[in-house]
Amino acid sequence: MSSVAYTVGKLAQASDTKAVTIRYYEREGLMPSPPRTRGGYRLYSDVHLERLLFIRRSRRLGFSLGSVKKLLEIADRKDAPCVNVDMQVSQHLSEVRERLAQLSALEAELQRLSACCEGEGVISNCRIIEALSGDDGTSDTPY
Amino acid sequence: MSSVAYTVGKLAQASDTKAVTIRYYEREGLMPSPPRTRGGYRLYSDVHLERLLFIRRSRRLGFSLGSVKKLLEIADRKDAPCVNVDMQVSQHLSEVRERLAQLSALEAELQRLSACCEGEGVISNCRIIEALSGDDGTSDTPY
DNA sequence: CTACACCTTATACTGACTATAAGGTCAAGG
DNA sequence: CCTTGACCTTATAGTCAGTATAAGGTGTAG
Repeated sequence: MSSVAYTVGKLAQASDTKAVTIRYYEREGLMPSPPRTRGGYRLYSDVHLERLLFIRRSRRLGFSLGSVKKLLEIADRKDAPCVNVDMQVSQHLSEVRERLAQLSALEAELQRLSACCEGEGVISNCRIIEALSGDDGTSDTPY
Repeated sequence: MSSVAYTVGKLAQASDTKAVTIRYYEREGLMPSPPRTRGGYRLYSDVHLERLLFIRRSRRLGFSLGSVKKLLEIADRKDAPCVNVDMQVSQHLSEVRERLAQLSALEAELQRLSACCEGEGVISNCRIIEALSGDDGTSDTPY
């Protein structure tokens, strides 16, 4: 069941991660140092794969490596209260929502900017350049 | 209105930018090297302020420094066709929209994650940790 | 036994700054 | 004129999450 051995490349393949990234996670203390062959090749097991998948999933959800580290530490202490995890996730969620709002405002402004130029003139008449030069975006009087 | 001289600190204040950032822009070729006092202090004019505000505003709209550089080069050549600017902006807009969609999906997943834990149990029963460990739910060992 | 894919480490680079250190300059007050 | 202190100068290193490169060692198939 859990006796499969992976080299770093195989683990990379199995987890859709690059080998250099796995070694980077080891340096950063997110992955444990695995046993080695006589020649020094890393040998990973399914346990390592599980942990790596945990890291990658958390990263895809936008958690920083620091947060992932905390999450892993909490996950490793099975008797720790669950509320710590919930707090991490909730905080991250509110950060994501804030970023979402900012990005949404940005999109509106870019669209406004994009719509104001027909692309037919030259720079000296370009409303986009005008807007970037001085319009703070809250006014409808250009320049 | 014209011929006002700023030290880097004054320019920083007038543009809501840090002085180190202004010097960084100079090193990166976005701001021109201004004249200096006998002692070596940079002396900026309103022309510099204009350019800096252009940069800052573009950055606020999410353009990379590389894009800002291109935008500045185009803006400096007043007879260049306007369509170049429009392309830059449109491309950036579609990138922003893509990021917006990703972030939105992320928010949904985080909310789902957050909602599944009441924060009352311990890690060994935590559904968030379970979810991060693998959505197939067959493993109860996150490590 | 050799070819070749894979592995090892160390180092430097990315973007857009930020932080720190060690020292020089300028204007004001005494 | 001298000192104080706020400001300026440069150079260097750090941030985050990897990516790129170089120079060399290992494992295995034919």
